[in-house]
Amino acid sequence: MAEVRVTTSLSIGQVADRTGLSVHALRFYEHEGLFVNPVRRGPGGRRVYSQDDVDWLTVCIILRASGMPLPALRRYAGLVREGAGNEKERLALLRAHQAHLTNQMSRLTECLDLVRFKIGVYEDLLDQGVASGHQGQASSSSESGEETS
Amino acid sequence: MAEVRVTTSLSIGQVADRTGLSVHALRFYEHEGLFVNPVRRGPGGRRVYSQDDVDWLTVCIILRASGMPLPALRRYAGLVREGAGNEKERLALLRAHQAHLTNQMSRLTECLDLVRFKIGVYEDLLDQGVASGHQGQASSSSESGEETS
DNA sequence: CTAGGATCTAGAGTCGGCTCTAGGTCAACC
DNA sequence: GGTTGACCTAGAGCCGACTCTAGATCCTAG
Repeated sequence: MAEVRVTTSLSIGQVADRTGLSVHALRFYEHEGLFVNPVRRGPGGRRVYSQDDVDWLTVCIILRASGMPLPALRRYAGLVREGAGNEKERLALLRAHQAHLTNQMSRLTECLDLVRFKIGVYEDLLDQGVASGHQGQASSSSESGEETS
Repeated sequence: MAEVRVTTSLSIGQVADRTGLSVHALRFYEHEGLFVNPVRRGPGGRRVYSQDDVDWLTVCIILRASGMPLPALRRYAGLVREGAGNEKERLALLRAHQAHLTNQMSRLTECLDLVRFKIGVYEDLLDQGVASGHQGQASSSSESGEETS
């Protein structure tokens, strides 16, 4: 009823379970310098993680999922590790990534437009074909073209 | 004044120029069966492309840019090559890709939220720091956490 | 006491998607 | 007639991000 676990210590397996990363990936990330704090070791040289590590990892996972390459993640981790004083650099890094993301989004939107358009074309074509009862051999046009955009 | 070039023939270099793909990539794509029509050959065994090929390639580029893997692109090309009669399969393939795209978009939106949030945090922090004139050593909190989401 | 399971290290292997190299052909220009 | 320069083929190499293997260590349970 008094002190609740102050520093939860987790094994690599537990961290793997709750982050979804493999134990291999966790060791790999450590090797690549992606952690803010140098992972502690317990008896027998085993890795001991804290909840903070898990939190940081979830940030990493999100950034990775949005296409941030490991080198950038490493730089970011490095800046955080250094401590206060480099906020401008962190901000720059994040802004660069934001720009990257908005680019990616607009490209995806473009692609989605194309896909939707083509889906529409095929839906119409199938509706017609079903209605008239015979194959629409006449429709040799269209493919490979952007048609009337 | 009469016949305007009916079938523009392009060399691999020209196609590379106007698609942005490298000549290597073009040969590679051909090897991988990504073309709808088997690329014709001119004198000396040189590849001859048509405008249709270029149009198809631009579609390919868009689909690739949205993360469609080569095998899927190959299947799509195969369906188109087969000609009319498999519209349902094409539609299914496109719908699958559409789903993939919308997923990707929502993941990116999530990431963008995180990044924007962190950018906000650092902007505030810098504003403060600049205002008070000394380093905010007190802010050891926050990093690696999602904070108040 | 031994068997199983989780962990350790170092390094090799995989996969996707190109990119590059080597060695050769061909046409055109000077 | 020699030198570019664009093209050809087959296959090797590369990069990113893991994943997997081998062989060792350690803890716990039966």
